[in-house]
Amino acid sequence: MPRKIVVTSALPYANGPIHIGHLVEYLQTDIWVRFQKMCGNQCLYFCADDTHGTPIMISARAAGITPEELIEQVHKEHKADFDGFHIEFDNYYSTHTPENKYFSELIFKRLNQAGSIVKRNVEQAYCENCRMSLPDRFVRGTCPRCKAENQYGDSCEVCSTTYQPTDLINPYCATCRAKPVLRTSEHYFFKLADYETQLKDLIAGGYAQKSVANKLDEWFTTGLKDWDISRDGPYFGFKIPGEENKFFYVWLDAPIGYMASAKNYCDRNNLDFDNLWNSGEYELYHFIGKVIMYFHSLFFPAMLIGSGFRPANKLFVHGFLTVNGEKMSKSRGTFIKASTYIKYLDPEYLRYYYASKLTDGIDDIDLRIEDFVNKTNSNLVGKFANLASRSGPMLTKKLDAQLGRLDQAGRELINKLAAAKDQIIKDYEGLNFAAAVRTITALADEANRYVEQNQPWVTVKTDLEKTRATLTAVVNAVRILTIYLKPILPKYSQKVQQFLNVDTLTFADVETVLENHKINDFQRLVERIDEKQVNAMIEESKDTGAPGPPADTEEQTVTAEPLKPECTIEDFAKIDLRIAKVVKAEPVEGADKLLRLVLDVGPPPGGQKSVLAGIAQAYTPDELTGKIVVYLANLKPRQMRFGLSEGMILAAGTGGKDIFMLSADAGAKPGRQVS
RNA sequence: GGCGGCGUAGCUCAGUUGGUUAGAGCAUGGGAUUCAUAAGCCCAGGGUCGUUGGUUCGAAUCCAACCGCCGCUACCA
Repeated sequence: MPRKIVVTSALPYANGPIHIGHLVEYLQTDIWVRFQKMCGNQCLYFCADDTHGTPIMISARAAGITPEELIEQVHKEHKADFDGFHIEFDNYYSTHTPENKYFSELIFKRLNQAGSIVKRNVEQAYCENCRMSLPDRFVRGTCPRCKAENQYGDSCEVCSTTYQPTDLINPYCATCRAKPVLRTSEHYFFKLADYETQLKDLIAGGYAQKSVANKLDEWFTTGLKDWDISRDGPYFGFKIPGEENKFFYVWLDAPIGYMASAKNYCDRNNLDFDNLWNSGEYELYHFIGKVIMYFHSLFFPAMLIGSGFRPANKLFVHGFLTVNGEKMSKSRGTFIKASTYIKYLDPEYLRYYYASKLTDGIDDIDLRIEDFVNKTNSNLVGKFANLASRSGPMLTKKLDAQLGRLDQAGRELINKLAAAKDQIIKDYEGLNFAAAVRTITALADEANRYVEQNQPWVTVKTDLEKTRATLTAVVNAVRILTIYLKPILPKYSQKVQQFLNVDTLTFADVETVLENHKINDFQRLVERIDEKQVNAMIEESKDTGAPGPPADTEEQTVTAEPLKPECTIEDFAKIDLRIAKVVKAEPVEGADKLLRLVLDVGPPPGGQKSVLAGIAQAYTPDELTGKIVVYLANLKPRQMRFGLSEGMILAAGTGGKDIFMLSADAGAKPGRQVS
């Protein structure tokens, strides 16, 4: 009896492009969905854009378009990105839809009837200039504790204190820089604590991985607090019924978007939504990242329980993506958008690489560029594709493209590969893709050894039928390996299918063999990665400082510093900026932020200058050597604890790792004046 | 500050309920080959399993302390 399964991935926020960090989740989910389908199960995959909230409203304003126009545009972009990576949703919808409005209002109404909604006054920052309430992130000011300037309204990035926006010294609106005023407003709250028992039961029943359950325990211990689910207008979202200027907080309607997407699909495909969502006939799973655990393990299930809907069977929580061991970074070029990646590289490389690293845990996974290139070329090309390439052409050229029968040795090989099926299925089912890939790779090694031992390139000269038997085994090995890899590599598998001249490749097909069968001409399955492509991709991903879409929460929002008092051209002329070349860079003993740079500032009066620069956390000496920099030449030399510094080099950023040196385009010679 | 996680070969990671000489892939060195996408095969080097102490006949695996790295800290999305 095939299972019926409904799967969702978290809804991407409609305020920025899909990047390779997002893709961890969508690829993990897509691989799992494809796996289920290949097992003969019915599996529906729903997702949508998360379209509401203040940032969307502000982005739309900034772009001079309506929020509706903005989210429609982003929806197209997101969909194109997902298609590009072969992520196959059964429905990719939006939260700004009638279905979502309906469910949001319905759930709110039922929670209200159940007595789980209360009203309470809150004090909040309001910008009279922008005429809107300001979420914490949109109020900035000086940290009340460490006095660091330009900090967010909820916490200080320097001393990591948390506080209220009202605690900030000299608070200002992040959008217009006006000073916000305090306003009292009546908000709706969801009494989360009412559902503590049900939530504990749910989690005890295996609602999430064990490590997630541990984390949740922590929250239970702290106590569940009421959740503010309303926002004052102007706000892009759904109006709360019976209110003039109050809206549902975006996080209320976002997870309900799963239901909206499913409902929309059901209506178009003649399915009964209530049955699908509520009857228990379908298993229901949410794939999410660990950042949004709180919403998916507490708020959302509590809302569902309180309004008579069924929560999911289980959450699958995964970790973040790091690149080369660090957070994705625009300056390093590792903040790679899906659309940028696709311009340079085959999406199946990334599908394979992620699969080879994904487990059922919530640990972060690391994309190491060098490892990515090696692994792709060595495994995907060298082991899998090459196996087909060393059997197909010989068969078509020398043996009429005709498979024969397996001999004893071939039978043994195929049995061995087929025997791994159950374990591989188990690993896919349990989200241990890395284990599955390890197993499959070992089987490919086995098959390659088989070719080596049977030397078809030798026997082909003397014994065609023996050779045919050997290659029949190899082709069958290719077939089984491809079946195992198919959830990960859909396009690759299609090509193999074409080569094998077969209609389907499912797990059930592992039990059969292809004998006395005509195959098609072999076409190359996948190309090696050229490191140049990767470098070009990273180069394009480097932030050039060009205005882009506002950063989402994973990158710091860049806000402008207040302008200094006006100056004249004469004032500027006092400053002598020169092009300089870094001749030598070395760490300064005893200082952890300083590097000593020896600069070539061209012919006299330039010469060589020694500068102490506080950039050691952002640059290594090696990468600086030979670099062209902009140098403030007439700065009064300063005796510092670690030596004399003769001038300074120009850089942007807030300090620490966030420092970006200015450079000049090719052709600028040391000593040239900058004006 | 509080809480959580992690620390195993150059790199990325496996190591099930503690049990024989600690594994894989990639990278490196050597060899024999050439069907194949400079792929594949064979062999080798390389780890005091973060440190210290404890439990045990026996610990990478359990406990404690310490060091280092990372994350979370909910009305941010």
